[in-house]
Amino acid sequence: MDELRVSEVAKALASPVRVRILKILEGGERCGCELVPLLELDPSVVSRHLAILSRAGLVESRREGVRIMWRLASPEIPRLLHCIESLACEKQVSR
Amino acid sequence: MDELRVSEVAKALASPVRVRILKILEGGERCGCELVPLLELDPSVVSRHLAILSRAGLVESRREGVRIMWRLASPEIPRLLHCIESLACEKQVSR
DNA sequence: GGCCTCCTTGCTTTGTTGTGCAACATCGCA
DNA sequence: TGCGATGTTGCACAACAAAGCAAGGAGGCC
Repeated sequence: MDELRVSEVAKALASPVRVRILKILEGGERCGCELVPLLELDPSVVSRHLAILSRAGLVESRREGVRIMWRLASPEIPRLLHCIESLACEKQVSR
Repeated sequence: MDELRVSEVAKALASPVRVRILKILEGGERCGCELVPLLELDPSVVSRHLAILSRAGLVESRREGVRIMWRLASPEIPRLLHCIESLACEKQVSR
């Protein structure tokens, strides 16, 4: 019954942009306006990706004046990414 | 650069049906014709889901007569699923 | 060979996702 | 109060993904 919840977290990870955001946040808290130039995307797009990560429970935010600071929602996340990554490399597929 | 590979594995996990298939395969090898009634889906649909999991390197198959037997491609997969699952529950979101 | 079972592939339909632009809300500052 | 910086949301469009049906390939058995 919680295949659904698993798949929803996976959906949040199913975009290279969002994975990249998580990796950036591994390096510590960042505000949206720092992410925009790093990702080279429209602010609205970045905002939407962050909203998706947030709904999935992978990131959290706090306001600091005009800016909104984003951080990983759990210290487990780097481990999870690494876990997927090593699986992805181990099973590198020739398509 | 391997945000892409991570996101591709995540894409494979981004469907409840495919997560369910992986969980079934945790219990051991199964052939497609066993999965069809368990999943209550058209054989063609099951076949496609298996192909996606296979391309992502999450499952492997071998032919046994008419049947094709499917198994998890790595013993790490149950751990990965559990990892996502606990994160998903920990961060249960009220939407 | 003919036939059955199992599986895959092509096609179509339907729904979801990602993107950019424009408009708007929020906050801080002068 | 007005303005600039930062984020979010509505809309439109393109791209992609999931499903079922129909047709076809592959293996085993008579």
